[in-house]
Amino acid sequence: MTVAAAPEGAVWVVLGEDGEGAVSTVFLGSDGAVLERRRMPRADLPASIAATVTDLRWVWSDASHWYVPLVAAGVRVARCHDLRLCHAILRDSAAVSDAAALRAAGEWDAPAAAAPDGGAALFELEGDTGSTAAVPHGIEAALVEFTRQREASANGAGALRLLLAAESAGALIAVEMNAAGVPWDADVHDDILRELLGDRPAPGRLPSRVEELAAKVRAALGDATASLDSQPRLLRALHRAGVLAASTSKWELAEYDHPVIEPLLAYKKATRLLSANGWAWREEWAPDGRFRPVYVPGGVVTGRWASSGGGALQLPRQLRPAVRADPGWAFVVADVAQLEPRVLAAMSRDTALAGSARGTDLYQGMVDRGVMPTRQDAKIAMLGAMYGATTGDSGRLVPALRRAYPKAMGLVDAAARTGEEGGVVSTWLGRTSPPPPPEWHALQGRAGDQDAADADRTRAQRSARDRGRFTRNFVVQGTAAEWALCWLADVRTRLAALPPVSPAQAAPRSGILHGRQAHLAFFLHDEIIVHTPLEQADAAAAAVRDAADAATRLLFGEFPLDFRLDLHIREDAGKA
DNA sequence: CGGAGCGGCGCG
DNA sequence: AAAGCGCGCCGCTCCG
Repeated sequence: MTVAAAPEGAVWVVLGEDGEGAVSTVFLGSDGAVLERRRMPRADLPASIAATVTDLRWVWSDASHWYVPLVAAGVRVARCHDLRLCHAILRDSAAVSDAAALRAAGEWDAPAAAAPDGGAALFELEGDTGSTAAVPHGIEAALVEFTRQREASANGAGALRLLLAAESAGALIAVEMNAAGVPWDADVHDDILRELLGDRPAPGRLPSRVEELAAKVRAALGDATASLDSQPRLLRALHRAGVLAASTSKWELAEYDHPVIEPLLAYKKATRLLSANGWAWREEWAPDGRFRPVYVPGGVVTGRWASSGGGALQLPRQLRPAVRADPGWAFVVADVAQLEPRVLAAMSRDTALAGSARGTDLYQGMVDRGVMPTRQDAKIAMLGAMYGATTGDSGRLVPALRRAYPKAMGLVDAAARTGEEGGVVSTWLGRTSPPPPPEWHALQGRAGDQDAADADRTRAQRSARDRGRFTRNFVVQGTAAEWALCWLADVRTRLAALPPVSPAQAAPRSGILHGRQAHLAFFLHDEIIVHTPLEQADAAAAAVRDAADAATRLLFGEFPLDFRLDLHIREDAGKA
């Protein structure tokens, strides 16, 4: 197939379905004017995209719909504008002066599409097999929505456009990481399971060590038939044995001194591992030496990613050693030290807090400056300040923080006040919290009546405080997510610029797109894992560090603060 | 029988 | 010691 170059001056190229088995690409200039329109059979799309100039930004309805089959076909795009994700941001953003047209376009409010099924079905079959996304995929709908979004974001701050770009880059990365997968060593996983659970049992049976623990628990309870998996029945059995706990949670049970406690806690830990990340989990989620979680960019209100299936965001640290690089490959494992407090320092321009953080562990910096007696106190206090703690150790420590860092604390306190009053708050780049539902306002209204019942007043107050803690945390968690997205996007770009290694050094299970090059393999809020050929490990590590600095400058300019990374080049992802 | 609700626990 | 934010998933119980 011959492919014409992109037209002169093209900046955007909108992609959409255009009739039976066909797609169209519409090239737009920077002013949004249509420069050229091309229609082609759907099957020609991967080759066409692979041949098109790389600095264009692809505009499409939904990355799960368009990009999954492209990646499966070995095609990467450098940049995109994901209409579904950007719609969700623009619709609610306080930085958009008139979102009426966007709010009226409810067909773009669909949630994330179904899990990518990994197949290339889109280009082989008619119809939309794997996806339940309700957003429109047609070319005309895309053009109309893109125009709406350009108009909505045209007059706003550059920050908002940066957010749209970062969110869209995340959509690409989520698809690519699912395709590449996390290298997963079944033998190491088995060793861990056998150590903690015993040998793998026959179907329907419990592993030997779990059976032994259950027997010990029943013996200690003096009840040979006690049910251990039903909270109400277990609680009654505990009461009969003299353990008068109010719940069966482990931190409450740990309070009691009774022979049943130790085996019971071990039993709970073992059955948790078995059901969450046991042999059945591996057969479903890492059957071929790769763990392929489904990431859901923008899946959390704050802008954090969520995940769907496989529990990607809950992988227990216990199992980290099973994350093992391929032979001849290594990991760059990096996490940001105290991401959220640093973000708070930067966005509040609190030079005192930034000073405590610069060049050091932030919590230790607080101790060194006499703000907190111990590192642990500093951590508890800072988390309490960002989460809205009012009681306990954390609540007691917060006032000292207010004295030492009035600007930083002023920012989160103001966000909390806004939330308590029913208002919305925004992140640094302009993602805005969802407003409280109508019932919330109704409750507050009732409580304000002259003859309101005490119970209503109490409920309304509690509900207002809940709202305040949510908005307090939203600004920090959401801005941290923005920093992380910018970091991630820049890491991706830098890694893509590394030369491919020889076919003999390839990691075939990482896919055609990633198997010969350092690539992102995992992302979890403030941590990334890059899977890299050994010979590129130093370059990949430099990319990760440089991208962190670039993200900091991109968001916060020359504000004097560094975002420190704990970074290691290793063969597994276990604790350093 | 399936789905909602919930306790519990894993992650940041 | 287990409150104060955001999640997903498991097993059990309850309900229609």
